[in-house]
Amino acid sequence: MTTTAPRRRASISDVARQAKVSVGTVSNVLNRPDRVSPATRERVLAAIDDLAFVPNGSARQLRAGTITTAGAIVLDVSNPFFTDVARGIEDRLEEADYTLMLASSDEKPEREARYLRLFEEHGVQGVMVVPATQDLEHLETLRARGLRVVLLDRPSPVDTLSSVAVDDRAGAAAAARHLVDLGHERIAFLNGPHTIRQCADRSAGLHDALVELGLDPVEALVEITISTLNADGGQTGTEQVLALAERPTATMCVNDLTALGALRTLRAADVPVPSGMAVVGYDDVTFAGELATPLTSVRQPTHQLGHRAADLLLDPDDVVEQVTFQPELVVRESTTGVG
Amino acid sequence: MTTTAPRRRASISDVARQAKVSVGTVSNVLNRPDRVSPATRERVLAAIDDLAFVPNGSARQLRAGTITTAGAIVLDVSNPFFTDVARGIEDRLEEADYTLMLASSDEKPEREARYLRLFEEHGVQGVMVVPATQDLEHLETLRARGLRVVLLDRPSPVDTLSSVAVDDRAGAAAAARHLVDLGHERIAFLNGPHTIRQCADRSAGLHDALVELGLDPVEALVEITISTLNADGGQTGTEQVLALAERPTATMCVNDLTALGALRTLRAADVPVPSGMAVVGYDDVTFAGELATPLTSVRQPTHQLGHRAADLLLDPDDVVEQVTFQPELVVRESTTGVG
DNA sequence: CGTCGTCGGTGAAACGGTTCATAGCATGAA
DNA sequence: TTCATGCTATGAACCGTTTCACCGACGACG
Repeated sequence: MTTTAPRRRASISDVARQAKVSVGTVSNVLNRPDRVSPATRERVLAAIDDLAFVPNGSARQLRAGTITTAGAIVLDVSNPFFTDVARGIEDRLEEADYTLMLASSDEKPEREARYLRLFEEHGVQGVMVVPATQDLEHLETLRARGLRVVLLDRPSPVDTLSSVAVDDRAGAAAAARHLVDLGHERIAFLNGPHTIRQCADRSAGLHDALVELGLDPVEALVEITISTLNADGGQTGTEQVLALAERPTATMCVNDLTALGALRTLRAADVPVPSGMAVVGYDDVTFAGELATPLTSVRQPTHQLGHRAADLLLDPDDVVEQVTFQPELVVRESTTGVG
Repeated sequence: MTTTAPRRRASISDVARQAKVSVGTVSNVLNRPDRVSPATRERVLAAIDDLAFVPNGSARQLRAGTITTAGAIVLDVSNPFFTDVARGIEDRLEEADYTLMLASSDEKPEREARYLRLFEEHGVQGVMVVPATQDLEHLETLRARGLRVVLLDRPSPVDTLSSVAVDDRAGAAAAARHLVDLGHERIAFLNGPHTIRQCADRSAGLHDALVELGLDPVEALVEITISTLNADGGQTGTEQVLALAERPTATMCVNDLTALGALRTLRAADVPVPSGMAVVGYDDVTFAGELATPLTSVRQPTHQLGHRAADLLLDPDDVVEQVTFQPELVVRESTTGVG
C-alpha cells in the first residue's frame, strides 16, 4: 500500500497542513484533546493516521525539558544478581510510566563514564549505578549539576548521594552464627580481594560474629583469597582448604558460584557434605536450592533493592536517603544434611 | 562548595559568551576541533570546563537527525539466555561507538509496543526484538517506516525483516542422536506448549532424528507437556515419567532449569543418573557443567547471536538477511556417566 | 443593544544545538 | 601596491515540538 521507500518522517506541520489546522492545534490534539472540538479532533487524528505520524521525541524533550526515562548502570548484565535488581527497578519505574535505559559498565570506569555522559546528554531524570570504582567524585559532580543519583548495592560514604544497599556484615555474621551453632569451630572463608567493598564487609561480618560468640578469629577463621569469584575460584580455594594441616569443618563462600566450585571439588575428593565439610554460599541464586546438595546461602532482596532505588529516584521531593536492607540466611542441606 | 540547587544547565551560548566567541565556534570546538585555532580552542575548552557544560543530546539529535543508539527488547532480562544475547549486542555496538537501550517486554505485547514506540520517538537507528507475539505485522509497519528491525531468536517468516536465530530442530536432533547412539530406545521429552515456537521446533527436531535413525517416534518418544519451563516443571514432569508403565531410559528437557528439576527428582527417587536415567538439557547455562552431575546440554551461541544481530542493524547497506546459527551438543556426565 | 466570558483556534517565540554562506584578515605572489 | 588565497570566526537559518498571548465568534445578560 504505502511506499516502502524510507521517506522523511512526517512532522507535526505535515499533519497540520493535511488536516487544515495550525500546528498548535495538532499539538493540542496530542496533549490536551479536551481543548479541541470533536470535529477538528477527528480530522487531525485521521491525518495522523494517514501520514503514520510519530512525534519526534527529541523535539518534544528539547522544548519540554523533561523526560520520563531513567538510566541504570550495573557491572555486568549477564550476572543474575544484577539482572534481578534491574528487574526490580523496571517494575517500579513502570508504575510511574517511566522507562529504563540499562547498560553495563563491565567494571570498567571508562565505560561507566561513557554511559553516564550519554544519559546526562539525553536528559534522563536520574541514574542508578553500581560504581565500578571506589572513587565517587564524578557522581557527586553529577549530583551537584542537578541529576539524581542513586548508588546501587553500595552504601553511600557521603550524605549528598542516595544509596540502596544490603548489609553485608550482617549477612556474613548470620552465616557464621549458623555454622557456630552447628558446632563448627574452624571455618574457611573463600573470599575475594578486600578492594571489593562487598568482600571486605563480609570478612568483617564474619570476624564480628566469631568474636561475639567468644571465639578467637585468628584460630577459628582461615580466609583464603581467590582471584576469580566464580566456580573456578571455588575449586582452587577448596583445594587449598583441603591441603591445610588442621582442616576446617566448614567453608563459607563469597558467592554461590564459588560455592558451586567448592561442592564439586569436595565431591571429587570424596568429602561428604555437610558431615565432612559444611558449605555456605552467598546470593541465593535461583539454582542454589536445586543442586544435588541444596546450598545454604544468604539471600539478598535483589528485587526490592531495585524497587527501592527507583523509588528514591522518582521521589517528588528529591530526598537523599541511605537505605540498607537486611539479608536473610536460607538454610539447606549443605549445612544441615538431609533433613 | 557549589550550590546544590539544580540551576539551569549551561548551554552552548553560555559557553560562547564566556569565551567571547560565537556559538558556531563552540560547536566547531566540539565537533571539528581542527577547524579552530589552538588559542581559541583553549579558551573555549576552559569555558566549557568552567561552566561544566554538557551538550544537550536532544537538541543535537533534533538538528543532526541521526543518533548512535539502538534498542533491544527481550522477553525477560532476568533470563540468562537473553542477557547473554544482550551482552553480545552490547559488545558489537560498542565497536561502532553505539549504545544500547535494553528493555524487557515480559512477554506482554502491550509492553513491547510501548517500548517500540519509545524507541521510535527517540529516533533510534533500529531495534532488535524477541517478539512477544506470533503476529509480526507491527514490526513490518515499523520497517516500512524506515526503522531497522532485526528479529532475535526467531527466524523471519517474511523477507522484509532481518532475523538471527538458532536452528532448534538441529539442536534437538543432535541430542536425540546422542541418546540413541548410547543405546536409548525410549526417550521422554519434557517440553512446553507448541504455541511457543522453540518448543514446537525442538519437538520436530526430535521426531526427525528418530525417524532418520529408523525408530518409530510413536514408540520411542513420550512427550510430556509442562506448563512452567523451570525446575518445578521439570519436577512434576519427571514424576510423570517415573510413573509410566514402560519407563523411558532417557529424559530430554526443553531447557536447563527443567533439567535441574528432573535431576533433583531422580535423585530423590534414588534413580541413578545416567545409568537409571540419562538426562539432557538445553541452553548450556553457566552452571550446567557445575552440577553434582554435570549436565549434557545443547549450547546455543548466545553471544554470537547478539553480535550478529547488532551487525545487521549497523550494516551500512541496510541489507535484509535471515541468519541461522547451529547449536552444539556439549556432552557431560548426565548421559555418559563418570568418565 | 453594548458588554462580557467562553470556546476553539491561530501563529510566533523558544528550546539548544548544527551547518553553511559569508566576511575579516594575514600572507604571499604578481 | 594589488589581488588571489587560505584560514578563522561569525551569525542566521533550521530541526520539530510546546506554550502562550491573542483573536474572532457566539451566547448570555443587564
